[in-house]
Amino acid sequence: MSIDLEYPDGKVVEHPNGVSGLEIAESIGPGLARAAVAVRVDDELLDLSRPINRSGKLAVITLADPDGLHILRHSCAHVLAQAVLDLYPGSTFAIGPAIEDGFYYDFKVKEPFTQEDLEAIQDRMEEIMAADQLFTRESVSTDEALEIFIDHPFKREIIANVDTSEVSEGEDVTLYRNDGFVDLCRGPHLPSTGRIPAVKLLRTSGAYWRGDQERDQLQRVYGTAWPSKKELDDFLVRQEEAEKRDHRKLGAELDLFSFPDELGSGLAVWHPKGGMLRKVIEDRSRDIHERYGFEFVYTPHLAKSDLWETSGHLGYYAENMYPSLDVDDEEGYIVKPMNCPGHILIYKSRPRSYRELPIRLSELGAVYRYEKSGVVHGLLRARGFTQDDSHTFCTEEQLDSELRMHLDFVITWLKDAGFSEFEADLSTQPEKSVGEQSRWDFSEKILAEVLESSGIPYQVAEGEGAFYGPKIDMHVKDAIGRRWQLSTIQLDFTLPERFELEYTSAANAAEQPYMIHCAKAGSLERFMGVLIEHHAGAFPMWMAPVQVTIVPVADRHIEYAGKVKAVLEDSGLRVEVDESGDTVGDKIRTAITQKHPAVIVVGDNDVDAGTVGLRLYGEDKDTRGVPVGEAISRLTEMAEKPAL
RNA sequence: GCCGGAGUAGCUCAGUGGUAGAGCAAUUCACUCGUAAUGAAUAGGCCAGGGGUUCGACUCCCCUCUCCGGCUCCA
Repeated sequence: MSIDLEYPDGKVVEHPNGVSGLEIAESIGPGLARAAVAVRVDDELLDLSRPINRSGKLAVITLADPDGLHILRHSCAHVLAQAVLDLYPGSTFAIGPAIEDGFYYDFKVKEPFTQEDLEAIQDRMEEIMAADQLFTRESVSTDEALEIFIDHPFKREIIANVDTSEVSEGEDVTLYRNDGFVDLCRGPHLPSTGRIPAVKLLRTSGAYWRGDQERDQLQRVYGTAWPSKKELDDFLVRQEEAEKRDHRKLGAELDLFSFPDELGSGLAVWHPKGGMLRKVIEDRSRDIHERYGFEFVYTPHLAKSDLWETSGHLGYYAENMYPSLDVDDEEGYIVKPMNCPGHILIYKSRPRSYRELPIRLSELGAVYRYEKSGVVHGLLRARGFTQDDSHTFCTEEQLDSELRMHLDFVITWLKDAGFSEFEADLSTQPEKSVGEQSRWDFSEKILAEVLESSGIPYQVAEGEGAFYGPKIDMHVKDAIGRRWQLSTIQLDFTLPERFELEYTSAANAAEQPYMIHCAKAGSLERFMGVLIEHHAGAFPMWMAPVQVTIVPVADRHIEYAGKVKAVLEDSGLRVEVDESGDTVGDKIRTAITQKHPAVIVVGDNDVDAGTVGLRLYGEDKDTRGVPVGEAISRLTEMAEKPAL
């Protein structure tokens, strides 16, 4: 097998497979080697900007490889920028990376893009692709680069910040050119614009330069690109499927909850079906908390503003809190954004001995946070929500085992809900924080150790911790691969200090306990939103608000349907009888649309024989003449909760 | 909060300055039906709210609210 190298000047050089990139570079001359950004091996791509793989062989990649996809998408971003600069003279461009599933590019333009603009840009991109322009790479000095991008301040800002310590003089900055377009870029790229198989612009939005809301707001154009037209189409279908799972849409369709305008943004009401689902989740939460040794407490939704002063929330969290409610001359009251201070007051209600520790207090605590108007998003980001919150007070020696227990608890809880893939973030000390540095270091270290030994994959999120301590945030992957943050385990040495918490040690000395804040579901609202999307509304039977729908064939079977309902309910099942005047087909259809796990049909034959017809969600076939007793045992088995 | 888009019947949507329409859902009647849509009739709207322009506004302009896509932020 040989490798054909294509160069921007059209030269094609043949090499045997297995030679190193360096050897190729030498054989064709150093100047060309740098210019030759990509080569082709049949339909595979190779990039000379990093030509050698681990075994010292040519690193050949295809578009289907993660690297290849990245190169494809990044090349698309260039073509996008080229199209925009062509079509909108006077506009300038900022950055345009490849991202998951696609790419974007940020521009500063006179007018925000419209849908028509997007179509015009896409058309121009198609023209550039049809022209099959070669991508060429070159290196220039910082000064040369600043001159080239004289009209593009964002590029000049990037150039000024490039780290030039590791490159040779005069080659500080690399550029990629195709046709008249030039962009600042490390590469690599496809050999030419004609190598883009399938690209589609998706949407536009505002985005801040450098992600900083104090700086310019740019116009971002998002697109997606794939190795083939078919994969692009598949992606678009997947997007549509994801839309069908949208918990806001399913919430209305399955009559679970709503967000009445009259209540205000981000405030939900739960309808009976959603209420039942929620009751099942709450019952489960209480059961498993009890199983893990937690005790239940209740705290009010309001507290004097002094309390929030002591806790530090007014200093560090004020922008997310609803302002103080002031009545006459009385001290103001604040609606709680967190449950911790309430639990702390319970701990503080009397002196504590080391023999009592750990003390684990839990509450399904409703909290209210003022979220900026643009961030509210269904159940996933509400202004009022309920945390399955707990606060564990323990000694330093108990921290390790307590943290392991909490992690185990969280994973068990998430697995029971149907999730199987987990990733953790270890969020470390933020800029605005309280407490001694040595204790921050200690806390971060112990969290890292616990995570390390758990075997759960994790990454460090620098500066993402709470103001009072570092935390482990647990993310789950849902059925279609999306990542959601749910649980959080937070280590806290600060609030015990601020509230002067103590326990008496074995040596009869006053010691300060540690606190572990933990929400297993995170918030019930977000958790249920994610559950809805994960299961696409077809919940595991133990969760389903309606587990069985009974369909009488004709009105004369309603009485028998009622009897079957009664015996099923005696076995703990949640059952509805469809007494509408619809046809059997209609009623079946309604039950399936509502994603009820089981449908029972009863007609003349069943009344006589004491049987039912049984049909399960997701199965097209039905089984007739099932004795009621057998139906009960099958259904109750299916509806069984995960073992505690 | 910022940039864009949108708000018409319970839902999905038509309606480009001359006083509002469809399908589904609902209600009623007929049909009483064996596994994904029986037929007919009826009812249903302060066209998100407020202000303005106009002889006249769902339609044009301004403000507010709410939602959607992102940015920023987050459970």
